[in-house]
Parts: sequence; structure tokens; C-alpha cells
Amino acid sequence: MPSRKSLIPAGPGRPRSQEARRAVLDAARYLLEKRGYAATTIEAIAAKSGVAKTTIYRGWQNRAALLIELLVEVVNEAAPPPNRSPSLQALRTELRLGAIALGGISGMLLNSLLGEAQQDPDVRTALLNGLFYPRREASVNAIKQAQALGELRSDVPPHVAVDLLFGPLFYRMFVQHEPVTEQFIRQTLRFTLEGLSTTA
Amino acid sequence: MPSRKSLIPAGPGRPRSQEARRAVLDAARYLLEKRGYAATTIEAIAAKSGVAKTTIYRGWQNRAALLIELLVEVVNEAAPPPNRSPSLQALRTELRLGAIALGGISGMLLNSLLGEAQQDPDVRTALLNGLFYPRREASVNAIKQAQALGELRSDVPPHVAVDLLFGPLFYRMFVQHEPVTEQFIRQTLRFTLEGLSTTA
Amino acid sequence: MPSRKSLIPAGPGRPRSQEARRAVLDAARYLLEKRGYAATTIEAIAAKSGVAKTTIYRGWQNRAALLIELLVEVVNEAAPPPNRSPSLQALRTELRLGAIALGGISGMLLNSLLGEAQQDPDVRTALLNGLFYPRREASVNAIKQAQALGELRSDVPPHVAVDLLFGPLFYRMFVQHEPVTEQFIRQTLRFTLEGLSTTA
Amino acid sequence: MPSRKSLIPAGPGRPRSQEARRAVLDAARYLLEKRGYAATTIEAIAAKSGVAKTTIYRGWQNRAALLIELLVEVVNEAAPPPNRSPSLQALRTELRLGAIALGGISGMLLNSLLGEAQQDPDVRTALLNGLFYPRREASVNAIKQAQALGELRSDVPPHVAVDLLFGPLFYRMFVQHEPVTEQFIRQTLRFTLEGLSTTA
DNA sequence: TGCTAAACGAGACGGTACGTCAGGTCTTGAT
DNA sequence: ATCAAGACCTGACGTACCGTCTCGTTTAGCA
Repeated sequence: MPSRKSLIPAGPGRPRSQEARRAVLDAARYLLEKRGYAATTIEAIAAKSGVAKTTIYRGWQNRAALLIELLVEVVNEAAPPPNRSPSLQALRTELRLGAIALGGISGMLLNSLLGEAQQDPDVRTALLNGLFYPRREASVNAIKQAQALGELRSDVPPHVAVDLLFGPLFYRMFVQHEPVTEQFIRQTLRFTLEGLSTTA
Repeated sequence: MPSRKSLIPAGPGRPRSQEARRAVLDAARYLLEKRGYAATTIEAIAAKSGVAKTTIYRGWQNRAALLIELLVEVVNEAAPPPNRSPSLQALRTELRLGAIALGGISGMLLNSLLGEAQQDPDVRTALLNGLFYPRREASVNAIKQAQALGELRSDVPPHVAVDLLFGPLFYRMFVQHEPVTEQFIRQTLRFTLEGLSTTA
Repeated sequence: MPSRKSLIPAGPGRPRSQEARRAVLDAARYLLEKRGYAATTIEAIAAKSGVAKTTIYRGWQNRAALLIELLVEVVNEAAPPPNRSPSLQALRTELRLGAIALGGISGMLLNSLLGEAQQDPDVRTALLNGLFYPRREASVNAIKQAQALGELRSDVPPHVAVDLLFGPLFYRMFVQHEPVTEQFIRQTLRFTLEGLSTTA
Repeated sequence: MPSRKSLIPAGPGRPRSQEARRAVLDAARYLLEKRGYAATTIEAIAAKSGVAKTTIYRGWQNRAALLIELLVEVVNEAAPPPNRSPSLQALRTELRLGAIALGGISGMLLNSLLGEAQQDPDVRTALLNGLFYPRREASVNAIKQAQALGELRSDVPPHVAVDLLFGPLFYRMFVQHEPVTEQFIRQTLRFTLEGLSTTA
């Protein structure tokens, strides 16, 4: 058995149950996959996981907080956060991984949460801090390095370049007017990067 | 007094009240602006508008249908559907108008509805048919014409080109990691079009 | 089918369902008998009766209000309110009927409700107005008449006389230190009335 | 510092805290007075007294047990159990004392506990054994003695006589249809005893 | 002009889920 | 061994909206 998180001073009282925490997240994941976002209620999660509603509310402020944590977990599983080799090639990889990572329930989950984020600034902040900013940081660095190496034109602000690259992917994800195919990813990369490259 | 829609045979019984319809949409709009998406419930709309819930449900299948109609109305008000001069310049205009049109409540409303669309295919279909496809059609035509005139390279599928242009805008709209500024629109246009143009 | 209570002006909107009302009271009665006061929760009543919780709360402010109505109903069933022949004999009858009426679930129910009345003045008021005062009134009148006829001494305030007669019965009911037997009722009547009568 | 109960061999481990016990009862009393029966929850008592819920449950089986102990304590404080001079005069005193003792929170507490007793036989038993039977015993003895001395007629079973005397008092206490005044106590005594006495 | 049919307002209905509260139990570390 | 602290499961609370239903009341066009 893994010893208690001794990093946290472990105040008085019975410690939070890690088993319960896991059971909740697993149940939420199961429900999302099998029955969709709307059916993934706190009530249903409690019933499925065997963890009491009160315990869930002790661990997360609301449904959104729980699902954001789950989303981050699922996404990081599918596409580990990129922390090395900030090259142009890394951008290709990140874009591809992103497309894959957001393919399953996580895409649906992200979309739904962005809907909630519209009404609740806390949700938005949590999504940005938990998911977008960390990954964006890496991509921005890759852009900067490519600019330093002369691979990309320097008159494009890195943040804008990132949006030009990732925007089309997320656009199709959100609106779903057309499917996100492997070919579409290739085309996005090619046509956008050619435009941004100094060889233009 | 506005004459009845006499194109429809007008069967027996009392005709639908156009005043009620307007009152409902106006109340929904008011509530969206003042109290947000979540508070814009059918119940609240009924109370605010003085129109009975039953009557609302006679006119729209559910809350989403009502709000989609409202969204289309508001967007078309702010940015009338582009039906002439399918040129490269039209694309610039459309992109700018889109940014403006989605600036107020309509952006929030669209985001929230896309969240619902995730769970309800009907909502998605209605959004696509009512909002996206018509405007997309115009943009695609503009791209095609520009390709025919040699202004844009021909090896880019028009649908993809549209996504490359509009993706970054919607991306920022949805995620709101950074604001959609006038400058950002300009940069998107410039860097994307330069890349897609034959002058590259 | 009994036509609508046309005594009440029947305002706008769908009228309250009398079937639902009956089903709720019947379910409450059943639960009280079979599973006791504590188990007779709104939730259980809703489940048993098939009437939605919200509908129950629309009809009664809380559990106590519902149970008071049931209590009054049950008691009036077992011992119809005495409205004639205000004689000494009527007192005997009323005392006997009271003992019988409070024998079944109504005794338990009354006790429990008096407990709640302790904490909630509204409950107390409802109990007094719905159950105690009307019947007390009749008994007081009987006493007065008997005093006028010279059957009872006149220096006893009627309200006090009523309490002397009914107190012992309720005392045993509430505390249950000893059972309320037919003999006890007889003894109460005899020894108390002998003391109160002018023949003393 | 109050020395530990050193009569008990003081086995291993930390001795049970008498301070905790007192703190619990005092907190319960305070809460009853200030915020009523419903608000006197175990949770609130624990918070107010600084004693852990676990410890409370070690000392009492449940909330009712705790409150019964408190009730007995409070009542015995206000009206010490009558253990001498079993005379007719003692009955007068006991009745008066009872009225006084049940005047404050103890009346409310007793009523509420009798409500609970309805659903829980243990509560009833505890109340009878802890409060009613001991005092009743004394009153019954007083009656018997008075009968032996010829002060009271002998054809009245002593238990019944006690109920005739105390019933009216408790009746008004429970139902609270009218206040328990000093005059009412006098009247009860006078009219009941006159009836029961051989001088009738 | 009166009949008929549908729309209207009002609001009750059966549901689902919410977030909270207290009950009584269990698990820590500290005394 | 007992304590304070506090997490745990359980069950009920009362509320908010959902979308449907029944009323009695307009409001037209047709007869």
C-alpha cells in the first residue's frame, strides 16, 4: 500500500480516502462514456461509485470541478504534456496528439465544459490553468525557438502563431461541421506553416 | 395592423399570436443579457414575457430551439448574411463582421449552445443549418472564385481554407485564453492569406 | 363523479387533483400504521402514493401540516365532533369516544405532533384550532348547562372542570405509564364528577 | 484541577474525562435554552462543548439518552425527589413543585422527549424509570397513608388518584391550550381532593 | 350572428437533480 | 486506552426547472 502523502502535514482527523477519490473519477469516466455528459450527474456518480454524495461534495466544489480534473487526467494520459525538444517537429507532434487526445470522450467533455465556462468564470479559469496554458506555453516556446533558428518569420507574435496552428483543429472539434481527419491535420500544418515560414 | 401570413391557408381556430412570439424572444434576449444563459429558463422567460409556458412550448420544441432562433436573429442583425461580391475582400469583411457579431451575448449564447449540441444532435444540426452552413457556403464560394482568379493557390480544398481562416477566430472565442482584438483579426487575415496565396 | 367544488370560485389554472390529495393522505395513514411516525417521511409518502414530492409540498407546507390534517380526519372519523345534547351524559360519551379515538394510530400521531408543536408554534396552533378547541367548546357548553341545571357546582370555572375531566385521560395517553382501560375512564368520570357535583 | 476518580484502579490508557461529560451536558442545556430542541443536535453539542462526537457517543447511546439524563438532572435540581413525610400536604407540594419544575426548558424538553418516546420504546422506558416512576411512587405512598388515616376515601385505587391529581397539570403542560397558573394548581387540588376526600 | 376549433393565460402535475444537514460509524495522530 | 478531529455512508430535506396536462377564456373564420 502506498504510504500517505507525507508532503502534506496530515492534520488531525481521519484523512481523505484516496480510494473514494479514485472510485469517483472512475465512475464519472464510465458514465461519460456510456451515457453522456448530461447523465453524468453527481447523483449518478455517487450511485455508481458507491461513494456518498456528501463525500463527493467534500472533495470537489461542484460537478464542473470534478469533470475538469477528470478531463485533465484523461488528456494527460492520452497526450503527455510536452516538456522537451521545443522544435518545429514538436509542434507537429503536439497538434497530432491533440487531435487524438480530444478524439474520445475528452473532446465531448471539453466542449461541454467550455459551455459551462461561459456562465461560470471559475470553470473557465480552471480549464485554462489546468489544460490550456501549460500546453500553450510549450508551443509558444517551440515557436520562439523556431524563430530564433530562422525557421519561422519573426514578425509573427508567437501567441498568434499558436492560434493559427491550433485554431482550425479546435474549430472543427467544437462546431463539428466536418470531421477532424488525419489529412486535415496535415493540411493545417502544411498550409499554415508554409505561410509562416521564411521560405515564403 | 400587419396582415396575417395569408400564404398559409389559415385553418380554423385562433391563429398563433405574433405578439407572443416576439415577447418571448425579447424576454429571452433580455434575460440572456442581464442574467446569463443559466438563468434564461423557460420558466423565467414565461414570467418575464407574460406568455404562458404552454404557448412557448407550442412554438418551440425546447429551450435550445428557442435560443437557436434567437441566436440566428441576433447574429443576422449584427452581420447580415453575405450574399454578394464573393471576392477575397468579402472574406475579410465576413471575418471582421463575425468577430463583431459574436462579441456580445451571441458569443456567449453560441458557446453555450455548442455545449448543449455536444449532448443533443438536434441542437447541433439546428446550429449548423441555421448559422454555420449558410455563411460557410458564401465563404467557400469566395475562396473558389479567388482560386479561379489565381489569387489563391488551387491545391487547397476550399473547405479547409475556410477553416484555416475562421478557426483561429472561433478558437479564441470559445476558449477565451486571449481576447479577440481587431489586431488579431488583421494578423489572422494577413498571415493566413499570405500563406495561402500564390505569391507565397 | 362528484362535480367540482363550485363553492370555491375555481380560479385560473389547472385545479388541484383531489385524487392526488387522497392518495397522499391514504399513503401517510398506511405508513403510520405499518412503519411508524419516523418512517412516515415526505419521501416515503411520495413513493408509496405515487404522488410527486413537489405536489405534496404544493398542498401542505410541511410534514406536520399533512399529518395534522390526517389526524383530524382520523379522529373525526372515529369520534364525530359532538354538536348536540350538551348534557352531562354527553360528557361521558365524549370522554369514552376520546379514549377510543385516540387508541390507534391517532394517539401515537397526536403525541408525536405535540412533540413537534413544542418546537413549532404553527404546529401547536394548528392542533389547537383543528382538534382541541372545537371539541373543548362542546364540553365547556355541557358543563355550563349542567351548572345551570344545578347538576354541577357553580364555583368551578367550566374550563377548569373540563381539564379535570379530560386531564387524567390524556395524561395516561401521553406518558403511558399505565394503560387507558375502560375501567379507568369510568373511575375518572365517577370520582371527578362526584367531587364536582352539588351532592358532594 | 479536579483529581481523577482514584477509587478506580486507573488501568492503562487515558482515563475517561468527567470534564467532557459535564461540558456535554452544559452545552446541551445551553443550546436547549437558547436555540430550542431541534437545534440541540449532537453536532451542535460537540461544537459548543469542544467534546468530539465520538466521545459523546461513548457516553450516551444516542441523543435521546443524553437529553433524558439532562432532563432528570434539571428536574431534580428544580424539584428534589420527595422522599419523606408522605402526607396529603406532600402531595400539594409535589404538585406545585412539578408545575414549577416543568416550567422552563424542562417542560419543553419533556414534551419533545415524550414525542420521541412514541417511536422508541427505549426512550419511553428511560423516561418512566428515570423520572415518572420514582416520583409516582412517593405520591402513591402519600395517597395510601392518607387513606389509612381516613383523610381520603378508600375505594379509589391510589394509582388512579394520582392520575386524577396530576393529569390536569400535565394535560395543560402538553397541549398548552391554556397556561398553567398558580390558581389552576390550587383549583385542581381543591376540587379534586374535595371529591376524593371522605368529607365529600 | 352564432358555432366551432384552436390558441391563449394560468397553474397543477410527475419527474430528476440539486446542494445541505444531521445521524451514527470509523480512522487517524496525540496524550 | 481515550481523546479531538474530521472523513465516511446514509437518508431525508426542501427547491428549481423540466416538459406535460388540464382548466376556463379569447379570438378568429365559416355557416
